[in-house]
Amino acid sequence: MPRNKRHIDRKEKKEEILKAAARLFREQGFASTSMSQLAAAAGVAPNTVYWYFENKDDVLIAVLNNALEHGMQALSIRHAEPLIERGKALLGLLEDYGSLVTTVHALLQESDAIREWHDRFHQIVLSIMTAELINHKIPEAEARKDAWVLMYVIEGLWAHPQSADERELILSQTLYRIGIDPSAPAPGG
Amino acid sequence: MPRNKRHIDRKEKKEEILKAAARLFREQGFASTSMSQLAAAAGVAPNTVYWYFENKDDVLIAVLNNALEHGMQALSIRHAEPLIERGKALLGLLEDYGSLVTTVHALLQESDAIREWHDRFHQIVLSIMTAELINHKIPEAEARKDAWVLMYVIEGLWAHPQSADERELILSQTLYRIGIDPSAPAPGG
DNA sequence: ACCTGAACACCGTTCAAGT
DNA sequence: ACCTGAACACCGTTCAAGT
Repeated sequence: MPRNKRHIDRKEKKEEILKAAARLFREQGFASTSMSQLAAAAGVAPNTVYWYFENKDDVLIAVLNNALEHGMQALSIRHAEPLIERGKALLGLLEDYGSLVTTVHALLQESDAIREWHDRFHQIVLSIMTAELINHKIPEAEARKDAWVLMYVIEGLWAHPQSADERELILSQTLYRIGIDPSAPAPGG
Repeated sequence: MPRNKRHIDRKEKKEEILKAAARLFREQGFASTSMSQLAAAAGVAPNTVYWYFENKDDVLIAVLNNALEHGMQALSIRHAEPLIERGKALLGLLEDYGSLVTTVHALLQESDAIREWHDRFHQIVLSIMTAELINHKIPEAEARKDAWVLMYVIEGLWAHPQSADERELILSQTLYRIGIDPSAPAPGG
């Protein structure tokens, strides 16, 4: 009897491929992971992946969506902690997916699907950060602009390998310049 | 008589390939430009490029070095203008090479040569910005940290297509938060 | 519906051969 | 020293064929 017919349903099999993809993309990078390698890791023939995903970019987007969901959940649990702690935690989470930021940016010009995901991601992050800053008593008009600054700094820290000490220094300097005491507990919580 | 023997010396020919590469990389991106296409644009056989450059990454590094030199020169001419104007001018220059930032970041893990270039680039930009901030009366210890913030914001603005208005808004907000009046003329000059 | 082997058109790079 | 045609080992993707 064939291995994967009816034994595993579509959703489960897709999840399996996705799990292998997440691991390989993180370990070796997106470009260095071939569809053949991904298929082998998931235990299928190279072209079978195309039955579950449109193309390689589509696999990436699915991996990114999983990571985003996981990250937002992990962050919401820490809602009562000081902003600097939450920022450090966020960077810790992102670290695992460090290479994927630049992968997304690199594909931005070539893939409409990637660009859509990227724009949506920015919108989400910006609105979360704006709300966070307003919660810390920054006027809304300022908070909107500061959120961009904060997002770009986090993206920079994300994309560049740096020691944890350096990262904390730059992150807390940014918060300090915006006018937030990094170690103060979250207000209004 | 063969076309390119002794008619053009090594340096000139290399420059020709480099010029074609700069144009193609900017217009279509690094990944989408094949060595064959580059060779065709320079009027040689695909493998001839390898006589002038070690590999494709090596071509990129040469293009980047040219751009860096050109950019630093253009910026030094404007040394007397207000910081916001110089920042906008810098972003204008970078715009032409927008896709190459992310290309560099994407190649960071895979290529030692690219990583070396990238680290050197950051050192240069950081020291220029630190000096600039010190010149604007920011204490040195603060200036070092602020330079990172400023660099990451500029990199973010560089990598993400945005309207000129939005860019100016975010850039001047950053300078404002650091404690600099963006429109004040350069002091001490 | 699910999966595959074989092929397609590409890619960056190498190598032996020419001048 | 300079340049090339032909080949190498890859790549993402497609297609006809199997169950």
